[in-house]
Amino acid sequence: MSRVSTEAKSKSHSIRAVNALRALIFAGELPPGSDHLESELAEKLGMSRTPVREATLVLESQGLLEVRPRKGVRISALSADDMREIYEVLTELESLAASLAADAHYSKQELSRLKSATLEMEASVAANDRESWARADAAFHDELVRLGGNKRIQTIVSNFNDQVRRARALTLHMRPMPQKSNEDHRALYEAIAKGDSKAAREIHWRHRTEAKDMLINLLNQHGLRRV
Amino acid sequence: MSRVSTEAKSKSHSIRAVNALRALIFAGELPPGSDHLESELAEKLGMSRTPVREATLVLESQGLLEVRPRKGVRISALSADDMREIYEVLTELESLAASLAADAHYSKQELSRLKSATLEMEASVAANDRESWARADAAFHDELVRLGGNKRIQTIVSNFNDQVRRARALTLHMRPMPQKSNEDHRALYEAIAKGDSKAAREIHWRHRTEAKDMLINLLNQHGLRRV
DNA sequence: CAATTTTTTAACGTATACATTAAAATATGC
DNA sequence: GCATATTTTAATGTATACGTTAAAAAATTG
Repeated sequence: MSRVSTEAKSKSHSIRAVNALRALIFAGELPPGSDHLESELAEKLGMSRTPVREATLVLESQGLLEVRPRKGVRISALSADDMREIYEVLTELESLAASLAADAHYSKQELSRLKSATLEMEASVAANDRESWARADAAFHDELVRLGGNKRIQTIVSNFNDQVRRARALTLHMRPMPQKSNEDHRALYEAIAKGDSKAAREIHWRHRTEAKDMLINLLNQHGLRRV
Repeated sequence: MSRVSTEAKSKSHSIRAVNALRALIFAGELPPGSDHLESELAEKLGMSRTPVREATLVLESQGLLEVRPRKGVRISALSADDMREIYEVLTELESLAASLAADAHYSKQELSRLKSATLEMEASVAANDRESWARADAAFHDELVRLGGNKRIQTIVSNFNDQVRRARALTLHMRPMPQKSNEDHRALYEAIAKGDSKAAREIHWRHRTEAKDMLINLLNQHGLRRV
């Protein structure tokens, strides 16, 4: 029997509820700021309230929604200020990860995924393909954090990336092609390969800070108060 | 009717379960590494499994325990490496908070709690009272993070402080009286009062890094593999 | 007797019934 | 008509029954 690609099998309803709700949130079917009763969600997911309640607790801890007794769960909507807070943390922790990665003195071999992500980004820019660039950019950042070797950082960064996912998607097509960004990635790669942790940290810190400023400006310019 | 100090009233069982389990963990009644069935915990807390299950999900997301189906929940036990990871994040985020606090240019008035915490710490050291010093130290760090003004940092730092609580308590009486530490706090206060964010960041970074090294060394010296 | 299979057990996962309670709707008093 | 008190409603919070399934125990087999 062949395994279906949608991975929907065998896991508990509770886990499926977490995945399904995440997917619905990311797809915008549960829009930021909207309220939903447990019973509605349970019906939508074809299960009882029990696993849905458990899922909402998990998602609340990840900042994707807020459980508001008797008012339903509210899908998180981030203000520009929330965005600033999240990016401050992302900037700081990813920069630390970059510094740790440099200190680890990885071999070229071990840095190959980081390298290939930079190449993909450059190809995407050349091809004027934003979606493909965004995927490679995400891969680069994930790999960077992984190379940092700190599981706690990985968890926090992953959660916060989820929270700003929609904002990134919204602004992807408003921004200029990420020319400068690619130069940063290349420089960061070099710093890590050389084991220069101070440079790695600084390059990434500046990189993320600029990304934060651009994102917030774009959201403001386009009147997106909460996303 | 007078409100009893134990705050046990009126909240939901689920919330009480979270608080009660946290208290039991901090008190060492649910020791690190120990396993507990949902049904045991439910009986101990005088409620059904339902709110206990919800509580364990919350506490799992805060890193205080791990839900292991059919093997009970396991109370988290941190290795030296876990400790390093947590302290790396704490160091980084508290240093950022210190820097943000300095940039906020608070008035002496607004910094009064920070100041009074430093005075308490100095008095405690003079009186050779470690417990009192630890309380003031915690108050100082809490206030520092609060002054940073980033709610996400506050949440993360609070969770991680909970996770290393036991380790701190264990080592409190193994360490020398925190003479140097107090000098750091005073210097940090001055940097924040002056609005010198770079200095604030560096002072705190070094302070926390030293604290981390001391903690890990103490745990190793005393053969505490997991706490 | 060791390895494997089968059976049993017990802990969890889920649905559901019901209790609780905040919010909404209605009634009451002025 | 407005403010307050009461009733009603409905969503959540909790207990519980039961199905599911991993792990343990027992039986079987070579």
